[in-house]
Amino acid sequence: MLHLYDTATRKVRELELREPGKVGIYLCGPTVYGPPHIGHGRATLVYDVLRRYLEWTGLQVRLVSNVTDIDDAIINRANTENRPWQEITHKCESVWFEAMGKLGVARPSDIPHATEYVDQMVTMIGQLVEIGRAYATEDGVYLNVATVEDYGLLVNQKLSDMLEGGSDREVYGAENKHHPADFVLWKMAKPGEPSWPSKFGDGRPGWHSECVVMSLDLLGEGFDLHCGGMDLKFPHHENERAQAIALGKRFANHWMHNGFVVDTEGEKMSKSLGNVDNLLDLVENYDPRAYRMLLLQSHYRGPVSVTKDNIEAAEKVMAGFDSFAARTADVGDATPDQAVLVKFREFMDNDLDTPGATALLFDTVRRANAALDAGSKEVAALAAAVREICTAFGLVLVATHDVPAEIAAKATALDAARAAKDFAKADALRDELKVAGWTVETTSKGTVVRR
RNA sequence: GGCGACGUGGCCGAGUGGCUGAGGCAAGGGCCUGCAAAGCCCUCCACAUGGGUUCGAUUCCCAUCGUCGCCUCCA
Repeated sequence: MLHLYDTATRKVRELELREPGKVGIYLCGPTVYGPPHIGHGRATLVYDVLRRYLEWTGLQVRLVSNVTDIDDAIINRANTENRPWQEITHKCESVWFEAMGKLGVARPSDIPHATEYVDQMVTMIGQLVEIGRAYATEDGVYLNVATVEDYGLLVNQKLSDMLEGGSDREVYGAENKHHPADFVLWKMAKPGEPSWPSKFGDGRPGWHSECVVMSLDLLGEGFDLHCGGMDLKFPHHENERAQAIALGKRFANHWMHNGFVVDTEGEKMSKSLGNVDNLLDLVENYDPRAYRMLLLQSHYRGPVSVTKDNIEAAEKVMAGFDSFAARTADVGDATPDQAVLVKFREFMDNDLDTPGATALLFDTVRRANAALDAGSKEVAALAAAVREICTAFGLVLVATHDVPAEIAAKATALDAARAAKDFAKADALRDELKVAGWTVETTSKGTVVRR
């Protein structure tokens, strides 16, 4: 069974399932106010791999990932651009899923929207007020964090220490709060802002309330795993948890956080990648699978730098895999090599050791290629194991490309020239294909061209 | 001020108290090929600095230098 680092206990421990055979996962999704960036891509890819792996092991996975479609950033942009805020959220959401689709990220099982849960949030906030864990001021309703015993669990910080430093970010409602760490559950609407009615006054929910309500509604108390980027540990996850605890509810059983995309040179990612300044550009300009590959080769908790060189190296890896898929396309089905799969699971179950697992994958590909060259029957089982691992990773190998008629014709002509030992002509044809961007491979069955 | 990461061979990136210096990309050599490509084989012997613990440390401890993240709505 999968062992994962748990942020709350700061230990790698088994992911204990509330219900055998089923996993409920909540992933904090995007706030839809702008294009997704490379870091968003990392988060979704990490959890996509997690999900696919769990499914591959036979578990039934329910992955809930929300869309935050009401937020200050959205309102600000709407005001700046003088557009309806819904226009922004709809557009950004479609762009988001378009980008995720290109990355091969499977759609979540459920995609709750914050705006669909306002009533439930109002109810929950009302309960918190009733039991004295939250209070209203003129600008909003706040959670009284002092009443939450182990507040700071996820960040591993004492309340007093957190307050001492502090960042220079703006704090909503700072003047009226009882305690500096109290956070806003409901923001009273200012004139012209989108708002929903509530007994506290018209307003909108704070960010942290939506995820508690949605996760508990869809997954229920004590759900298995809550995940997101490192930066969500605090305040977001800490504050989600605080609300659940304040209500006396069991929240997530296990917490998982992925590392950041960093830039080694201290430059913005966009600069080091040249023509890439967001995820859409990345998937447009490079093989989207390369990003997944790059991430698989590093551990999900560590930082990873995404640079032109990195991505291009990963593209070459994928090209090699495609080539492998092509040359093993007709080896036939076989029972996957069990020794390989056992090792694969060992790597993955050890806190998602995808670097080790990819090393195993490369080794298996190499062995299969060698077996193929040697004419060994072993190739089928190894190739099947490779396919299994790729399934668990969400890597799609391309064995055949759509070849335009004129390119296919040239390949045929190339074979004819070679058969006639007209090598000058064959070389010329091959050069033409190369210039057109095709990789030309000579196989036992003739010339194969691929992108 | 607090919490926490990290500094590994040309590049990216794992990992461990003493035979893994993983793996990928790049580079060089070889096999294969009409020549290539693809594939296979081989080579390139690192672990920020200074101490300490130890029979032995890249791996444990301490310090130093450097880089970075979070500390109220950023994956």
